[in-house]
Amino acid sequence: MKELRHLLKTKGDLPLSRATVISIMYCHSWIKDGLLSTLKTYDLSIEQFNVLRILRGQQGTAINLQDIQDRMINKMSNTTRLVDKLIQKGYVERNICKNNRRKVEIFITSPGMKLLENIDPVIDLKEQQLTSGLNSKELEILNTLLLKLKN
Amino acid sequence: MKELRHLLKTKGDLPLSRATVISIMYCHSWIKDGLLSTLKTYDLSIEQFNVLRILRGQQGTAINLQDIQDRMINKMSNTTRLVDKLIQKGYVERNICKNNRRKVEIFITSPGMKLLENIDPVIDLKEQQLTSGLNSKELEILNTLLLKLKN
DNA sequence: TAAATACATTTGTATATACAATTGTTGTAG
DNA sequence: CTACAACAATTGTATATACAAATGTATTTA
Repeated sequence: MKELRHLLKTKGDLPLSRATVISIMYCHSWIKDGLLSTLKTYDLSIEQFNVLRILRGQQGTAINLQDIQDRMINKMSNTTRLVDKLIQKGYVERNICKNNRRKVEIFITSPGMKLLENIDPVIDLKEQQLTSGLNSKELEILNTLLLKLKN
Repeated sequence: MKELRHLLKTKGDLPLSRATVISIMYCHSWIKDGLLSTLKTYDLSIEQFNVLRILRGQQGTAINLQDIQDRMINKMSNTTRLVDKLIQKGYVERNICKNNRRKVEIFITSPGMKLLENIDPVIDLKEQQLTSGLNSKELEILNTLLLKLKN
């Protein structure tokens, strides 16, 4: 808590709930910047990268926009345009769904797969660096607490 | 970890480093949305709210743009325009610094102070709700681990 | 089966953010 | 004291995000 007050340059006391909220914000900002600096090499935003990984997780089967949105970390409001960007770059394709012409089928292309294969080890390393301040036991606890907080 | 895999709808195993990164992302997204839904009532973004609190922390003395930026949680790239918005709304004022005409002095107005006084209890309550999934001891540990992670 | 409703995505518009280039000011080396 | 570098903020441009309205399709119901 002293560290956090120092970070915020404040003297007043912080309620534990506020301190926690702020700590999560700081931590997220730091991690986001780290990941982004890596992804920038590949001209991808974090959201674009996440969508590519969701599509890869489909193992070839197509997925529609809503299902993508449901699985995204940030429930952002314009997945159409995010997918547009990935199409422009040639990493995904989009077809109108035959069974239900309101829906679209989206799937990752082989250039998209190849890109992910290139990025995978780099991001793995980055994630390890970003979490190297804690040992395995501590990371387990952190994970558990974060998941418990939200549920 | 099982919960996280379920959340991500993935079967493959997650390295602990990646799981932690993703947990922080999820948690942040959830907290951000919660705070934003409260602040929307007052037509403020989270960043605008944070800047107002930074200015209040100055206790009347002015502060320049760079110092604001240093204290912000997200190191965003356009504090000028963020402050412009707050000026438009009448919550802050900006003067050119006498000693160094390159700098600007920014301070909170009394309508700005009044707004914060109104928001304070509402945000306090919201933060307590958002962290109610963990008890005090757990929150302490979570805080400690988050701070340690980044340093 | 025609009209109304719900659904899935797209488009329009406003605001927010990222980054580079520019403006105006100050400090400093020759 | 002039030229040059460093500094602090602003502006321009591109992209990202949020939200509402619109489009086109499918389903329900009267």
